[in-house]
Amino acid sequence: MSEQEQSTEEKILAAAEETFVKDGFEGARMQNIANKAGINKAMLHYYFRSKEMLFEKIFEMKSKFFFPAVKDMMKREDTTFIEKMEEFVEGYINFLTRYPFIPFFVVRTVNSSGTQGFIEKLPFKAQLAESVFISYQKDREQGVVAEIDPNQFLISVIGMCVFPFLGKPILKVVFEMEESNFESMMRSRIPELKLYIRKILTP
Amino acid sequence: MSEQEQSTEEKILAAAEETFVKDGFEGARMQNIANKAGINKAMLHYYFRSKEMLFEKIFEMKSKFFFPAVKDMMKREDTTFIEKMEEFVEGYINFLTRYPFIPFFVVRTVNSSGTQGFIEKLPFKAQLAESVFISYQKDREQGVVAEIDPNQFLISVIGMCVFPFLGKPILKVVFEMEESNFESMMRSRIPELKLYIRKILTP
DNA sequence: TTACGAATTAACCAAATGGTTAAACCAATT
DNA sequence: AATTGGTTTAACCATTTGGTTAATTCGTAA
Repeated sequence: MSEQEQSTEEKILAAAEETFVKDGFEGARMQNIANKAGINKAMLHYYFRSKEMLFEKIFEMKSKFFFPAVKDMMKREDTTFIEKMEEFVEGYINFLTRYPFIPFFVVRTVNSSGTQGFIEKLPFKAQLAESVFISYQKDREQGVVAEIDPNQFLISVIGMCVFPFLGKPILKVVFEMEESNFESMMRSRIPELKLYIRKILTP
Repeated sequence: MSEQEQSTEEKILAAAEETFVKDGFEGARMQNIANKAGINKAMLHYYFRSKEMLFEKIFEMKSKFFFPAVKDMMKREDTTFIEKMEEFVEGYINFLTRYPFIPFFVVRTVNSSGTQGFIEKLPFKAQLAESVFISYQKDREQGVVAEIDPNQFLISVIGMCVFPFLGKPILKVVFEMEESNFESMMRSRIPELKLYIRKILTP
């Protein structure tokens, strides 16, 4: 059985992830997590001292992926800035389609008043922005990319990718979509955003 | 005193708004709201039967403004689609700058598993999307606007405006910003987004 | 086999929370 | 002055929640 091959700690983490992602920190119930993991509630405190510490563990694991690791992509010499940003959009949307809960989980946590201090543990400080900036400057000097504000542009691209996942329940109502419609909409969103990027960045 | 001129109901609503917006439904405490309003906790249940009903009232008031009322703007005959979208960005960002908590409040509520049923009460069903679509089609027929997907474009523009407010705590860390820096960044974001819109939509 | 430490459980606890109730207050009406 | 009806309060209640504890099980090394 695949269930038995999981250690107790892994079972707890899996159950906690599911619960915290769905209900948030305040909404999550320790008993609920224990039930989902098929163990006694006391075990949660045995492996992780408190609800806070368990949550911290999950958040640390998940937040790593809110901003993807694009350092290597940005450093490549054989692609233009435009191509890099197109690649970024495709990779990011595909990733978020697989883990659609991460954006909301991260955004809720960093905005929540009850869970201060988590922001400091964000692992993407100065990773993404700087590599994008350098990559842009190189192309700009050669005049192969239009003059824009790279920081504003980066925020815009991320916003265009992430927002549909944050506003998904709203979009489903506004555009009268089922789950399958949303997925196909996100699929066709990739070439659409690539088009926008190319139009904005072409000199 | 301005405090005494407020009726008890107004005091409750003001305190509830502040608390719910900051802590969300599950995080908010009735006792906290009562203290903030300077009244007895039983009064909350006297004026609004339950926590759910009080929250519903606040959410209804706030969610109206998540998607701004742009119907009239979109129906104007003397502006092009490009100009309308530029005007939209300027108005929306200015609005969100004044009420920067609304996006997160709405997004958290519609995504929360504990507060189902509130989405149905969203007042913007088919208001925004349809008026934008019609406005685009008119210009498209005259060839004065590029061929894009108007729905995807609308989601993109909203995402570019809203995302900075949702990710504000993260952006402040990533770009090492203070509150004042964030504000000036949002100010300079308006012409930047207008530039993007013009580049995307110019045929 | 025994001993020992880690893993696991059932029962329990104190605090917090949303909600209720009965009594008191207060202004207007009779 | 007495009555009435809405408003306000203090005290109370049942339930839930995160967390603890003491006892038990289990694997393993001596």
